[in-house]
Amino acid sequence: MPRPSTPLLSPDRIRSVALAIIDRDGLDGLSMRKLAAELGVQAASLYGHVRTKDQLLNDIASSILSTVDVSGFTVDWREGLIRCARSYRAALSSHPNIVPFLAYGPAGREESLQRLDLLHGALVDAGWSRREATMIAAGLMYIVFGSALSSFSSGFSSDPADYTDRYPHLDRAHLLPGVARELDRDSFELALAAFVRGLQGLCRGPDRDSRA
Amino acid sequence: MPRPSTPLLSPDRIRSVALAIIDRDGLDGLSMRKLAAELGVQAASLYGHVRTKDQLLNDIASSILSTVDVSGFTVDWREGLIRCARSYRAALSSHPNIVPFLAYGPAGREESLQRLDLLHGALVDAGWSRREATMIAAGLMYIVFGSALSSFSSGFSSDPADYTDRYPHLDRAHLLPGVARELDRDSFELALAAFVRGLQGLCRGPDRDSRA
DNA sequence: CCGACTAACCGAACAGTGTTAGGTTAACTC
DNA sequence: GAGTTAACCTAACACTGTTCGGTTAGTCGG
Repeated sequence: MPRPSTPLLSPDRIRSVALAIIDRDGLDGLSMRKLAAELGVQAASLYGHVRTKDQLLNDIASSILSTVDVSGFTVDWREGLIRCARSYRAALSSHPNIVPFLAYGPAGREESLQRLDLLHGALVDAGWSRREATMIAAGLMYIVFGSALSSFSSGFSSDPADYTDRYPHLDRAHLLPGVARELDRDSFELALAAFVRGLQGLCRGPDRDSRA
Repeated sequence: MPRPSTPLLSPDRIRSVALAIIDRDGLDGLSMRKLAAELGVQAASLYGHVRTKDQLLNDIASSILSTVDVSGFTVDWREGLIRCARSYRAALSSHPNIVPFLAYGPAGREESLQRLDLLHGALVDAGWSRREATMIAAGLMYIVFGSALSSFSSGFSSDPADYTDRYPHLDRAHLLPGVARELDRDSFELALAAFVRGLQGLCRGPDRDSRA
């Protein structure tokens, strides 16, 4: 089957099918051969459209993170932080299986840096010092990424009965998939609210002019 | 070389050399063949002492996390949270290359659950509701794990000059290894302090009887 | 219309991975 | 001293990401 009339492959199609496989079978469930098979093609053909598997994963990650919205700073920095974090979390939790890949180090993830830069600039504009802004942005990322990977729903929700007797304080109910998802969201919201709330008064902060 | 007079291998020795390789060459730098070679042995011989590579990594992770101290709750829950988080972070940042493995889901990491159970119990004893205690413990883990992997020092510290012009708000200094480490620690401390500080007043909390 | 060229795919291979089966021999037990 | 076990080995299996050299469909220049 040499050069079909209409091309079977395109970077977009490859990315989209790859992401579907990751969502379905997990990060380790994606192999170039399986991806090729699912595209009706041999593995070698992929390399005409994709430089390497790692690059493919990076592109997928970037496209997921590109849905993150950092434009909530028009109101005030608190709202901005909260909206940004929620948007980040929404992006990550829509494709949780790719999160472990992100853990391998963004190195030069272009989009992430740009967003971080924007976030940082907004905080500085709000009156925080450059160093404070950096640390606050980092702290926000801690909560976002931490909640994306050490979540209850994906963490340990196989057989609740196993845990009940060995860990008396942990509630069995936490491990039911439905409750776990809700608990994840509430834990995230709690951590986020506590973090933002705890910020003021810790450093000198910007509140002398931008807000009472 | 069949059955040497004194055994070359033991689970402990395997774990320790494996961890050394991970620390030196990264998580992907560890292969069973390389590990065996470094132990003066063939790869197959490892499987007499270790069930599988994944199990080996789990054991290593557990042994690292076993140094975490959750016994700071005798003073009060705030101190307890802070000490626990610091201890956790210290454990993780002493072997940062294994953190991505942890991201693949603890599933049944025994030790983690036990520690979580203890933490949870301490919070309940301090007066928080069970659900609140769960969410607070989760939030603490967010900050700990988030700081362990989305750190500045491991994140993007290759060539500062690349970033400076493209991201005007980000300071070049952040990317120098020495500064990055310090910045990581300060960011963690800030996030932790803000989180703990922000907790009181958010939920009803335990402060009516245990503290003013 | 026809030749040159390129783009898209394929088959086969390479070096590497985790893991297992079956063999060899030293050390321990009775 | 025989039998058993424990510790290692060699060889292989099924996989992985990736590359090389082919084969052909489409496209462009003359």
